[in-house]
Amino acid sequence: MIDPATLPKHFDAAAAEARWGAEWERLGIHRWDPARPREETFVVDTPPPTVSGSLHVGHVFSYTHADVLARYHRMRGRNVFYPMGWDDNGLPTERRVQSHYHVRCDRRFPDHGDVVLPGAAKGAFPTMVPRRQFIELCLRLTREDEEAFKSLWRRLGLSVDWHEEYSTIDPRCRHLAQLSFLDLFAKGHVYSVEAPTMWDVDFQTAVAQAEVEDRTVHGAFHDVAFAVEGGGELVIATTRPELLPACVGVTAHPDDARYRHLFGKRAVTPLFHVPVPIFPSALVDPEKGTGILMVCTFGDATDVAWWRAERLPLRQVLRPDGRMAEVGFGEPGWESRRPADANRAYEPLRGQKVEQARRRIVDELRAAGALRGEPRPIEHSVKFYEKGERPLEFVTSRQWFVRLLDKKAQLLAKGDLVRWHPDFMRLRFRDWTQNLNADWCVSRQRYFGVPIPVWYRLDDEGRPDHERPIVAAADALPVDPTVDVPPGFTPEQRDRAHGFTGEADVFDTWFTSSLTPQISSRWLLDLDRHRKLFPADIRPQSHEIIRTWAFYTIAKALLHEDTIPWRHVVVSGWILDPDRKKMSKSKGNVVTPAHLLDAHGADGVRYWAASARLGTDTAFDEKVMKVGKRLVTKLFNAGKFVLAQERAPGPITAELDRAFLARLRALVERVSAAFEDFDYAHALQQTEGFFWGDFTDTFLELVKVRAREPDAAAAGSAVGALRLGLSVLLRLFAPALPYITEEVWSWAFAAEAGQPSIHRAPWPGAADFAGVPAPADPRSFDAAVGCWVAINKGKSEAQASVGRAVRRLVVAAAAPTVARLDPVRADVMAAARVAEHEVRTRADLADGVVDLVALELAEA
RNA sequence: GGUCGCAUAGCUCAGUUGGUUAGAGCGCCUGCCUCACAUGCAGGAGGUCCGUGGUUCGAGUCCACGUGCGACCACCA
Repeated sequence: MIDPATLPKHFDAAAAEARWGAEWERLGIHRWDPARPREETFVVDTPPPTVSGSLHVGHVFSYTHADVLARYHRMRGRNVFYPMGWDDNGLPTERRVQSHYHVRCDRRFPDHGDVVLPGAAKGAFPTMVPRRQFIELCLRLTREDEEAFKSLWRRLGLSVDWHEEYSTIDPRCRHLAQLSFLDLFAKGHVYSVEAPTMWDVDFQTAVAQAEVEDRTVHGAFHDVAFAVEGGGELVIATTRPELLPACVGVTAHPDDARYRHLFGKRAVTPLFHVPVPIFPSALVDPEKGTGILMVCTFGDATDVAWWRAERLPLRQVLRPDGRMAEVGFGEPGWESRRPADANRAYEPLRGQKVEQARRRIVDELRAAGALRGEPRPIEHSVKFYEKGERPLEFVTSRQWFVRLLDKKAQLLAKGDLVRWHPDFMRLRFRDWTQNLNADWCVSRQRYFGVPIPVWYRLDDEGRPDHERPIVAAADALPVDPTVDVPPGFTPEQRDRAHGFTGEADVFDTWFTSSLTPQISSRWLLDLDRHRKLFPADIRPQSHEIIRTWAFYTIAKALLHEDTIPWRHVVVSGWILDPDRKKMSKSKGNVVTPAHLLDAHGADGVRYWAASARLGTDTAFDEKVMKVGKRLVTKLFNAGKFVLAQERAPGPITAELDRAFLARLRALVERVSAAFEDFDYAHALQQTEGFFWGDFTDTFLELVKVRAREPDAAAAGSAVGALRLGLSVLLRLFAPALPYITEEVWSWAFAAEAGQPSIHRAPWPGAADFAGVPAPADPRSFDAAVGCWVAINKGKSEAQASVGRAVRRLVVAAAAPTVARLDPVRADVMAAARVAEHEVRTRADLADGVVDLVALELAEA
């Protein structure tokens, strides 16, 4: 028994969060025990959040889902492995560093000496810093951000084992990512090739198919007339007239009668007077534009396909920075019928950005009479790098690829071995995998990333030999080829003829984060540990990165070990704002989590998150958090009431208590089943409904009086049932509401159970009910409640308080109901303060219905 | 163009394999300081379960078609 006077009047969520956070840490509640076997372990492949400034409420939402599941499995006795990683590696960090410190990095900039440290100079132009220093700044800023994230995670109550922390740029991740490359290289799964690749002109890097998104933009069809050799002309329609100098062919559908006679002839481009072949292609849609179009190097992916298939020449007019290149018509590769005219026409385009070049060439075409009609505005979708602001271009460059196109069948098979929650998310994976159209481009021309661990020999003219790269030795990792020297060479030979050069590119961030299960397990660095932690049990993540994170992780596990990376994927939905739009930083509709935690407590916020089913998008709604906060208060008060009962708990004997506990037992089974099925939302909803409807509002009220009765056996049964009910319900709530449940648990159950934390207490089950006899009829509980409700209704209609005493009461019910009511009647009458009562049997009433015949209230 | 999800009370959502009169919370209305809790308690009003057709003794639930919203994939000259 506890003395309620020693408890605070109200639950102080902030104080509890601080206190229990520290206590869990002290007790090591969340520690993974490496000594225990794999089958007792539950491994969470936690998403490493991108460390790019601030967390938003969407993070809180999905991370809570994983935490609720982790806490459930921990209470089930599993040895939970729940790490936390930070995804600092990559472009978001670079971009943030650029704006935060007002700096830029350029790979051509000499990599020695420090410049004046940023922050000092905030001029019109960013300070150029060497690569090494730029990386320093990235590390510095991400370290600060990670601390901020960490404190929020702790406050939210994520039961992360903070001894298992990593960041995707740290030495271990660099080491493992490079090991991954070595393994793929040895198995022939990676290759480098010089080819047209999707390219972001702002970040000046290659990007992978998975990072590309379509956006609808305004454009215009320009009808441009080409001469045909031997007489005549044709009119192509293009949205990219600025690529006319890069035109290398013209094509139409083979069955198109309008153009069939042209195949095999050559067209001559206007302005530049370049003869190009006219060829048929089934890829052309006769309905679109004029049904005949120009092929450029390169306007889009189809251009690349035509260029390859027709073995067309390469005329790359766009530089990697998105501006029009220096070109000289008449020179080799730039043949023209009239080079002088061509160069004159090109002059205004030289060095221009795409949009400007487009305006200028349209003017020129119009002046030359080659533009037919005016441009026709259209809306069309264009490929963008997901983090980029200008459309992607195809630029020819040397890149490293992981071979995936030839492994679709295996990827699909592995995806089907994984269980997806909800199951329909599997289709996202299948869709994506089936539609893959390029190998995975993993090299990025950036700085803050894991270096690609290769060097190239230089020939006598200083040209690199890309065909036979020198791959770092496994025992030398991690390496930075721009700093470290390959075996057999000296530092002086760097970038010298007959010497070597280091690969300057870094890996795509996904190359590293596709290894999160292996990063946690240490993989090749500790095979013993790897076997205990890999494959993981659950991969929580959101659905928009199924094609990236989930896909690449499955790909890596397939290529490295021919296995799956985890057994279950647990997919959270999105947080939508009240207008049903996805909340995201760029839309400016994000609510920061800190003030929500202040206002509703961590448990209140978690209640909201845990109320949403997996895979379902959820409206952001503070009202639900308020409901959660109210539930927390109710738990606090109910706990106080039950544990402050003065009478000693005894054996459960009373019919009402037995019937109540039978219901509770059924609840435990339903809730456990829901959790086993990853359905924490259903589990919480069931528990809450029972707690409020069957416990506080009914059972607790009905046994209040008996719990204080002189008869020790009757009181003991009531107190025993109340305490068992509270103990079980607290534990059912514990995964979702870790703070309030721990608080109430600590008042008495912690000492009794010999388990200081509810989060290590055994999950409720048969053992809890072992000493409880089954009720004579479980429906006696419903009969008692039916009678109780009928009396309350009578009092309410009489505008009397529920606590008002009753002089005389008559109720009626069908015979079976009367029989069930009999053993619990005394509890009801005592709780309702009925002095005299009569129960009549009436055949016309349906079984279960209790009819109020007469109610005489006592004087107020 | 292909696919997936969602559509139930004013709002947010439950409704398990088809089965009496469709539920909860919030909000609203009427009462009540009852010795755990007024951050509470009792009672109440409120629904054409998106539409049409079908299967069935019986459909919110299953099937078909359609509508609206959201997303994924493809196309994108």
